[in-house]
Amino acid sequence: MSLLNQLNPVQRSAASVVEGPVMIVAGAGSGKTRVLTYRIAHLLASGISPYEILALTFTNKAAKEMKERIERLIGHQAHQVWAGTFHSIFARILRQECEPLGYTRSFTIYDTDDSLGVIKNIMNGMNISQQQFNPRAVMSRISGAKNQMISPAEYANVAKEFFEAKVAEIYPEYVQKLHKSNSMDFDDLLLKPIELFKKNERVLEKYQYRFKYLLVDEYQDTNRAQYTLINMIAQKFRNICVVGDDAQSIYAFRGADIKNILDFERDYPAAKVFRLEQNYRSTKTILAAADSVIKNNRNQIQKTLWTDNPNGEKITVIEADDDKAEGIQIAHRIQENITKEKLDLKHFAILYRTNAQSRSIEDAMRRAGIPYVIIGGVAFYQRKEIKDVLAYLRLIVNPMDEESLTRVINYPPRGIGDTTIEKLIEHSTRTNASLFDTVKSPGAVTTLSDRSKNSVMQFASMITKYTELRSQMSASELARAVVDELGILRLYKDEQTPESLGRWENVQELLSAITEYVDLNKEKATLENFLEEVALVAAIDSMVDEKNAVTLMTLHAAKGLEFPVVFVAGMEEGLFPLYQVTPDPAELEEERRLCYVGITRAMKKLYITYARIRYRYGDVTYPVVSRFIAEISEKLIERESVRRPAYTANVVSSLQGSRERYLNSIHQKKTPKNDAFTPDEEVDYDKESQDEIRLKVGVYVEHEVFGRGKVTNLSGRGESAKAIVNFQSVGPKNLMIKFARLRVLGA
DNA sequence: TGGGCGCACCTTTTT
DNA sequence: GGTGCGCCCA
Repeated sequence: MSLLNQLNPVQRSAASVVEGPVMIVAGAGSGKTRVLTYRIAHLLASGISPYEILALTFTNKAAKEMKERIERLIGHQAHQVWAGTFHSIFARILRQECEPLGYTRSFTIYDTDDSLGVIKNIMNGMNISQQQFNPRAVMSRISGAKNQMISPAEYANVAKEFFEAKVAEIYPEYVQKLHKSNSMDFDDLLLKPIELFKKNERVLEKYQYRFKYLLVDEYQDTNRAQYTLINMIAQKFRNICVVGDDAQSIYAFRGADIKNILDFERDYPAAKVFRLEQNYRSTKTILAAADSVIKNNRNQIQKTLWTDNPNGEKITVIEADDDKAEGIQIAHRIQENITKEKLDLKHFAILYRTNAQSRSIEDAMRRAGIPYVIIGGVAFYQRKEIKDVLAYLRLIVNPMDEESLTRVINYPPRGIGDTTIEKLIEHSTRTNASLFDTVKSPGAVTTLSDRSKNSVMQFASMITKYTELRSQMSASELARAVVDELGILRLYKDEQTPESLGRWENVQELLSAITEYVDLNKEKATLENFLEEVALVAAIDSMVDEKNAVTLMTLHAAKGLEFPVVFVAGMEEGLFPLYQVTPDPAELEEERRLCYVGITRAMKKLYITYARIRYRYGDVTYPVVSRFIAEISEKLIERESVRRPAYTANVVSSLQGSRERYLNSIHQKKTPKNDAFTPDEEVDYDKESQDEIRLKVGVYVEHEVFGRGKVTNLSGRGESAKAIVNFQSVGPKNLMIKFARLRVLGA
């Protein structure tokens, strides 16, 4: 029991209840991970086999850290505990159990890009305009339906609007296509186990007995499917421990349902509930700021976080001229802190709402010579050249993978053009064969020229060759052989442009990554396992703690982390909180929770920055300060304004100030962000054509394809003037006024 | 069939 | 400001 002595009384009780349902409501910085690790260690110490414990975390990084900490407490048994993300754990289970569902064990995992490709293909095949129906929007609707476990048939029944009706046509095709490709998307990794458990009681029982003790981290971010899955497994023994904080629920956009945590006591009436309210991380000032922001949310569990930590410094709010100056200010403060406070680079984090914001900050860091690491952004495994090579490897493992097949059948170019591919697809659909089978024997496709048939055949035999070689070669040897045979590296080297050389490097890096994987995992290092791991890595998983550098990442990625000094950048209306026109109340509450997460990452010192001018999509915008800053009590803040003298001339009214600057910048375009700028708009447009004069925010217009809609935003001038119109049929669209031929209907 | 060029859309956040 | 897609020409 000495194990639990290092916990406070509430933590200790939460960690020591072995049997029955437990909910731990853990405020930010209250030692949640600590309780989870001690709890598992305690289970093991009580004689429970590590094989009976399943811990579900939100990232692989969290799982890995947890295992390491358990190991330190209790030794090597820790490695036998199953700990991982929902997706990786259930992918692993599916590899064993998927055959009754009509998949082979070498099924491919499709990432978002792959799914989008499938949807685009389907839409093309069905002659659905991608202009009119954004494939991304279609994908997100389908994923949303899947997250809520709505089948294609059910979706068709509830689909009401025009757009939903189209999605209802695409959805079943999409499901079929993935199945035919022996592939699963991220949502399937959760849905298929549910399907399996429903279909086969014995399999469910097997896992209920296998995992007698369940632990779920970040419970507030589970979606309907995850919720169902957990509860199916927990049903038998009801030894389920969930940990979460409703105030930190930030994934509603991908189907997370805050109700899952709010309703836990209803689901498990016998549940013991523990509240961890002592914060060990932050100063009183930081905690008070976080609290003053979050209390503006109506929907939340009442709780009071407190701390014994000192008051600490005030929060510094910095106003910068523009995004560039914002970056420079941050760099400057980091240097200042390092010399004055004797801090290391790794003690700093810069958090922002969107990945696009990283560029101006990166520039400033580079200029100031501050080493930094950036988490996320365009991930390595999403890059085109990497996806190309991976597509070959996936195809070798799973020849039914149509998305990979069509991706590489003519890459590098080998004389198989769109027409040929179309003929092959047409033939495979008609004969009900897999596309790869058709590719293997193109002789049957009578419309093909002999030359095309030849190229197709050669391609097929190359893939088959490697499929057979797979048993004799390691994953790394195979990957190397494929890349060599394709001449991909030479292709990039010959091109001699900076981009192609970058790609050359990336492919080399991929090959080393596979080699490293093989060395590390020995005989378990199959190509399948490598591909699965690659498909399920989160950006944050690649974060290395040892590296001494400033960390740049999105607020989402920062969840669960802490840093002595934190910068939250881009605190502007429309950016953070992020929204297009006006935020809906539920979205605004989620943004606010995200802000809460950001603030509570800071241990000692928090900086909040915003810019008066921000460049977005190459347009100039004049944002208004974020409401979140106003929500922090003024007594916790010290404000600093760092502006160039030229810009401080007129500060009587921000409206006038920005107008003056606007007029001074001759050919700059301008994007009005809110009503405060309406007076400018009419001046901006008065030299334009008839329609543009009458085109104002709030006016109704008609478009020949999209129908009726309301103008929600205007930007740019003259030739490049744009309007965002919220159409009744298809939602918001950004249109070039010059081409859109909008008919103004009136207010 | 393939490469080059210009245009549209884009940016939320992620497994 | 970047990228991906579609169109046009060799």
